[in-house]
Amino acid sequence: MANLSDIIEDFIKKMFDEMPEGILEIQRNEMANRFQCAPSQINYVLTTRFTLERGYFVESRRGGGGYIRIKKLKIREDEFLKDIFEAIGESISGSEAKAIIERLWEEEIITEREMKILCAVINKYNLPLRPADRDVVRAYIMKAVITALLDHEARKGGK
Amino acid sequence: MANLSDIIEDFIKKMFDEMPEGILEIQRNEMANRFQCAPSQINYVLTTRFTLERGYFVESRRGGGGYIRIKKLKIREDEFLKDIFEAIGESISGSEAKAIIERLWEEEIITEREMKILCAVINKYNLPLRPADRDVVRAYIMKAVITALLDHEARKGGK
DNA sequence: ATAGATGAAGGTCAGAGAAAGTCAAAGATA
DNA sequence: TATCTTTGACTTTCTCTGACCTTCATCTAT
Repeated sequence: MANLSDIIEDFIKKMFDEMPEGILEIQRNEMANRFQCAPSQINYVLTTRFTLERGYFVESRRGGGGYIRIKKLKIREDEFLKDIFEAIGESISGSEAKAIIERLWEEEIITEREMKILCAVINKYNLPLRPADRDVVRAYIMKAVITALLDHEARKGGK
Repeated sequence: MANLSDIIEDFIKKMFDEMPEGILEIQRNEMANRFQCAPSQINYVLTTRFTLERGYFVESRRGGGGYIRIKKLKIREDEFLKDIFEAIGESISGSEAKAIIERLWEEEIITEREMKILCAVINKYNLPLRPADRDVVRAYIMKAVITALLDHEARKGGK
């Protein structure tokens, strides 16, 4: 974990542990100062790691007394799976797919074991195809997984 | 013997002696530099020597702070794994794969839900490729699944 | 009171830099 | 000859920064 962005990401996520409300406020400059980086790197971390797809909502205010507020979103399982299905599209990269799988685990929709299995399946080294084909196949696989999860849930819920 | 790829292979394998967790991170350029070879030769070594069949799992990340992570699987001498790998081979049809997955469920190695997810993943409608490629990709997927599964259990139980 | 000035936030974006990945072709070797 | 190794030119992905822009609260002079 050599890069700063990962460290800042972890730091922010740890802050959430002390915020049972799931709402956090930070100051951009204070953050940049703490990590000795350019203020814009904080935006970079936010836009790459605290996105809607990853379950966060960010808002902010400029000027004196400004802030950046990060909210951890609460989900409804069925809607959530449908949204993910829509978001996958025709083609998906390994890192995007991994983020989705990790999110499914964080939301306790899949077990740790299922997460590991799925990460292995979508891994580049385990899909011996040309990059473009690989991303397409990966999208199909992900959608198949989501569909199976939805189906499994429906059968369980509806008797 | 004594070609560079073999030497790099040995070197990496020795590095595992100091990693009791069986997880190693290397830098591609640093490696290439150490052995005075083209960086892409490191990929060659990884894809020919550190395969699932040989008991390794590889993942990586690009960009600043990038890395290549090699996991030495905990279950390399497992007879059961060897049998299944042999059954899968280089290429496997949908129905053969399905039979193996159902067998795993009957043996209570995987849950019902995992069975459903996996059957969806290996289904031909979810692998949009020419039949020959599809069977090869399916074989990789099956091996990745079995490997991830057994490794997860081995790490959980054995340590 | 109020327009304008000031300073204190945060936002944007393009570009440089840092890795790793791909693939075809050339070179060895058995 | 067939397979395995090695290379290098090109690509893609991810990180980090700095210059410049926008927004907001408050202070100041009228």
